[in-house]
Amino acid sequence: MTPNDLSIPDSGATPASSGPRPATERTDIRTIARLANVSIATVSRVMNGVPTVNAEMARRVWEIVEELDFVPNTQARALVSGRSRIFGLLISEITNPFFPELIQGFEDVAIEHGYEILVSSTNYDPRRMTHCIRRMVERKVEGVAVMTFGIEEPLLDQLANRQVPLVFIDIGPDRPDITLLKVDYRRGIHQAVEHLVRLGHSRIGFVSGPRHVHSANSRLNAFSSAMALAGLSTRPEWILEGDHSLDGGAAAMERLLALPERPTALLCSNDMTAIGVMHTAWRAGLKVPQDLSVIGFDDIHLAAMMMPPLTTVQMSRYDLARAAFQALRAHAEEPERITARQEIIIPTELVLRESTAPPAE
Amino acid sequence: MTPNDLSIPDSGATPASSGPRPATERTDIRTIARLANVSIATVSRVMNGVPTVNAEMARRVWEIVEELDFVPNTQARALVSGRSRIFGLLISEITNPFFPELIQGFEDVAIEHGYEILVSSTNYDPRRMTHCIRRMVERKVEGVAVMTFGIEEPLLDQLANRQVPLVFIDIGPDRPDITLLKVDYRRGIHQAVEHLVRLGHSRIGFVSGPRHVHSANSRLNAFSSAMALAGLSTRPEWILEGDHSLDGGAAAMERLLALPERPTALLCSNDMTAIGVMHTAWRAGLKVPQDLSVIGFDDIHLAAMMMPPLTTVQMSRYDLARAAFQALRAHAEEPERITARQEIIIPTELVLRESTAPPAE
DNA sequence: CTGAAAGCGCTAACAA
DNA sequence: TTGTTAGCGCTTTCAG
Repeated sequence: MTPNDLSIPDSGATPASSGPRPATERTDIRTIARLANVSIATVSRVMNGVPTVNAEMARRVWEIVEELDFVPNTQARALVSGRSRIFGLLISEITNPFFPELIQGFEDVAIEHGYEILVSSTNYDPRRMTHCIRRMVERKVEGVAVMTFGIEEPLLDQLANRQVPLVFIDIGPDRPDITLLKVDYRRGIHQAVEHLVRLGHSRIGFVSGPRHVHSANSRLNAFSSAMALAGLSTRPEWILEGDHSLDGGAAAMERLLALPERPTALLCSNDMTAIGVMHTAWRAGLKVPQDLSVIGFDDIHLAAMMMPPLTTVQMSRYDLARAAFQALRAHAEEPERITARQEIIIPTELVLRESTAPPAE
Repeated sequence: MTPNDLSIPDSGATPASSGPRPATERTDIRTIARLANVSIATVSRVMNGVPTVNAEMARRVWEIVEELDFVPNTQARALVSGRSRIFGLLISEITNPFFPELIQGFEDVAIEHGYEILVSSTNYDPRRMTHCIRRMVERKVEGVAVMTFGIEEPLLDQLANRQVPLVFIDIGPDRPDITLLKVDYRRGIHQAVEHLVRLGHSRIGFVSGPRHVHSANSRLNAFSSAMALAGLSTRPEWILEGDHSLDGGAAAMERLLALPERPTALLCSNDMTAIGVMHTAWRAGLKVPQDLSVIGFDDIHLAAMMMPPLTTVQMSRYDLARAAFQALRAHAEEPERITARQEIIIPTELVLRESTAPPAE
């Protein structure tokens, strides 16, 4: 019974053990407890860094843990504690480079704080969305960042009804347990239009994202208002619907080429669209920026590597991810402090590169 | 006690229920059982589709489940069944477009078969790798697809020691519970070199991936052998080390520009590298393909949208993902059938676009 | 075919 | 400060 009685630690209780060291067998907290001669509660305390544990005991526990390379079972932990330490991240489609950069940021902060993330892409498919939400509920996520550009409202009720804290981008329901990340589209897009105007452009077009998607409309609205502010009129046939993808941008440019009169400059709802546009322009023998100025949105890493490098409106994925995570964490860890819907402004800023120039004539 | 005695289902046992319908309260399998007048075992059976359940009972259970919008707790399920139904997917970095396309494929198949996936990017950082592996072990993944280009062997032992089935790309240890996805680099790269030779090139360079990375070397080796086969010699100074990123490609081209003599064509270890190369070439006023032919590897979606569209060696992410998943599933679901290490060949194929042309002079 | 009961591995009271 | 004990929500024997 003395603590130094290490010679025969497994006397009595051990059921006819066959080999010398169980090693890769089922190693649980109980095994550790037995080998370290402490109770399972102590093992649990040690592993969770509870400070009130005798140092010598802790040392002994850690020793065994290392030796057996013991890793606690997260599922059991989550089950009993009621805390999964998982946040969901709902995105539109992982193949749009904007999202990986966002995921990366979100994951970095999450790891830093000991959280896990569960990423789900909706692919704009309602069935898939349902599935995503369900997975999140099943795994008992403690919060979800809805970074998708557009989602069916009723689905989110599934989460909201279960008291899951939510973070939205741009717009979202007015409830106390949600946080809104308001991207200041206006600022960046105003700068973009202004830059174009200063270069001498007045015939400016816009390639939007999918129309039924909120965030796409926010960008389009910001464009319209910027144009109005500059005293310029927008031509309906120069407002094209894209879908935030390369192909969408390419297709939009195709339609533009078919028009009798074309704009001299084009703002795009995101960088992928802009790249698609530039590609089709190149195909048609149009030089960017001499024959057509192009401005993107997002400033994905690739933008700077285009030929020519793309002038674009920067929106920091890192800031966005960080803000989303912090908001969720606040909700998960001190819900009592949050009583009303929060809003966080995410700035945007034009970054000048080489895809813009004065108009031709 | 009769089954039709539905009038007073909660007589006796119910502890002074306060409201009319609990709804968003803690809804578990027990609640459903009580409301449907069956045992929890039956609820479990119904939800798991066990066929030997009385149809009427099943109907009643489903009704309540729908009404309360009940979702079972995955953690509890996994804990007791010992099966997490999660596969890990270990990748290098999510910001390289190759990986999102791979993730997408893997996720699609996984969803189709009712599996969950846990994606982790190592970012080439050893500490991060350790963390990734640990997360996988903690969550009790049933298999891991190691799609990263290079990883510390000892880390994988962590998984292997715990009997976690593994799928590797290119090379991996010779154990019965692993599957190797052998990419046939030779074929595609031979085709690429041959294509270049036919165009009249003999001065061909190569931009590799990070040297310490296996898969990068496989590609380089395939290049060397293809050159030898074509009767061409490789010049050491034309073999440049990149890092599979845009910046790595750009930097490599920078170094090439500083050389007194330059190759007339360049093969790149992946498409991102090729884009970086094209960018720097463009910067330097070199025209692709007139002044320099460039060939990539992977055939990411973006490749076709470059200016000019990139000739590249296609390797199907979809096939790769699908093969990886199927291999893992086979190991997880019928381990007895697999007795030896498996190998699966993934084909590659040159796809001709517009970044190659006969050499200038 | 159905239900009762025994845990899965862990944490969190509560006692000692 | 440490150990004992009661579950977390579910699956799965094992009787009936």
